[in-house]
Amino acid sequence: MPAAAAPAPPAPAALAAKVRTLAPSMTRSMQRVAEAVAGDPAGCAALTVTGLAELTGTSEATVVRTARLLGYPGYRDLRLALAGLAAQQQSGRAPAITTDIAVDDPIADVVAKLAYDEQQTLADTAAGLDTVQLGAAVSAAAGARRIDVYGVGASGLVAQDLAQKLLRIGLIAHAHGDPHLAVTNAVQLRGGDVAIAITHSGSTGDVIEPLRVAFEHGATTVAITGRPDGPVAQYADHVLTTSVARESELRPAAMSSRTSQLLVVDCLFVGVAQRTYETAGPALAASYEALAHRHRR
Amino acid sequence: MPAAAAPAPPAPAALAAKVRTLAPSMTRSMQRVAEAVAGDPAGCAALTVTGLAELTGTSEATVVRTARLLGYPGYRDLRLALAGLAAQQQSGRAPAITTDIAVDDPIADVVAKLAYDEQQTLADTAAGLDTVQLGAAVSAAAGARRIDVYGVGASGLVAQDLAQKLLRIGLIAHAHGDPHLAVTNAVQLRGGDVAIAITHSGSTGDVIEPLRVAFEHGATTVAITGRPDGPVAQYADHVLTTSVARESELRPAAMSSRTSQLLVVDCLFVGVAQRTYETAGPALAASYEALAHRHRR
DNA sequence: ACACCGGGACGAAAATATCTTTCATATGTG
DNA sequence: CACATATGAAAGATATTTTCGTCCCGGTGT
Repeated sequence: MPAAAAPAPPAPAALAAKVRTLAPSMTRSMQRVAEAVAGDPAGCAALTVTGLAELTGTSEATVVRTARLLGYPGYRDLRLALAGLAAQQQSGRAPAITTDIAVDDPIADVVAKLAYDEQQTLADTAAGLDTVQLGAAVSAAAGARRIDVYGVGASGLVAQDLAQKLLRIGLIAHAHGDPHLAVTNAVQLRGGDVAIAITHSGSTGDVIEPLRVAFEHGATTVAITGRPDGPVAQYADHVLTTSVARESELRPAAMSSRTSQLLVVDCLFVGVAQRTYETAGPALAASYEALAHRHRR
Repeated sequence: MPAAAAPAPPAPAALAAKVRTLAPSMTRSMQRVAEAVAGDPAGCAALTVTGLAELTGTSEATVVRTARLLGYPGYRDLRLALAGLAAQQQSGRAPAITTDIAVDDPIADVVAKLAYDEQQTLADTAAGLDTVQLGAAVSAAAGARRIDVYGVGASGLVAQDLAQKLLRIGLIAHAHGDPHLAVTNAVQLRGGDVAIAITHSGSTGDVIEPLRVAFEHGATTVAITGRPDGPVAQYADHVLTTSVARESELRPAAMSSRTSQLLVVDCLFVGVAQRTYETAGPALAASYEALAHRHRR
């Protein structure tokens, strides 16, 4: 703090009020300027001294005098404050993104709404995730001899994503999309192995079946599902709950459930990476290195 | 609207993201400037060109160049934007910096940080997405005879996700992971067809090659990438930019880029669904119906 | 009622600060 | 070693601040 001469810090936002307070002590032309500034901060922020002087039918000198009266060292600083104020106003008005996506929504609205929705989904998922269960799943996976991941349809991609990442840090992980192959492989599992089933509905037979087999062969089983009370939970040692967002015609459930599932999967992955940091760190670096060579400069 | 000449509206708030996106295409000194700006918007807003140049140990010219690259007409406007951003940060809406994920973070922290990060990524992506380009891509896809999607690695899953969804609304879409098959198929494309390449780095040869072939055969080409200036853009009629999050050892780039890519892909999908609502609506309902039968009660 | 005077509001233009452009030099790369 | 690119010094263009003289207003003396 340089201390000393600063009598008052330049006003943060209450500009309109300041204008009213000071108006009586202003001359006619200064009032015109102050009025313009208070009336349209955003607009004025876009103007130079000369511009604002012309707009208000006054001179540059008057504009500067007004800025001084309002507590700023000069017009430049008033303008900066104005820009800040404008930005705040802008962000203040939250667009009506609570409504569903309509067929005739302009593309910009679609983007805003989807982004908002997915953010919401993430928040819900994080809030609803049982960290104890997650921790247990992480421990199991970190020490597993082998990890199988089951998922079909949209969840199949999430399963692949998880397996891909686990592989990257040196674990033996496989994603099984084909139900037959999944069961065939599940038979191989035994204690110390981990099986993870991903299903939004919690009742996808193609995924439940391999999980059941794994469960019965003594593997530690994990279910990532939106229905923690669904059939899949029966064979799961640990259940990780994904959030269930409202769906609509233009926004299939698969969309937000995928977002939710991916967050859970990421958490699982990072947790495992932490526990196996000794090997995971170098492995990640190595795979990064290997990929770099596939890119042109 | 002054029509043609405005390629991108000056960024409103997602400046940190923009810096990260553009950083690779910056020179060393420009990066220093960009870093300073992203690191302390409020502080930089208080500086003149000369001041910022001195602070970063560069010249005025470099500062101006950086401002231009970030999408502003000059330093003055960047400074104004900075002031706005600073004000927003001050008043709650503070997308301030999170700490990185540490090896010894408790699992609950991991969840919170990951969720926050992905939310941030979504916000950045939405803010940085060029709706004009998106609209053009949507139009092309909605009227396409056939749509090919290319992606390998983590982006491959996103490609599959997109293809899966487009198929669901009755479009002819294929995701190609195998580079050879992708090229083989790209040869079949012609005017009226659409090819979409998904690559975070913008320089994945396996993905660029098929896009080039598609481009040369007259298909409308779209690139979804974090490097809008990368090699992939060369053969893309429309470039959709995904956000680039800072990465770290425990949070590989693949993670947040995937979040970003999926949002873009979702927007693309919903846009297409809107335009083809007549057929998309019933198709979605039908596929939903069909799936329900695979679930046990 | 009218001429005159002091005081402050006001703007034109000079002075200064700030921003932008140009151009020559430095730097790194094949 | 040639080439392309990055970079900063300084010239050039704008924007802001200051200076300074004019003008208007109300009061005052004749």
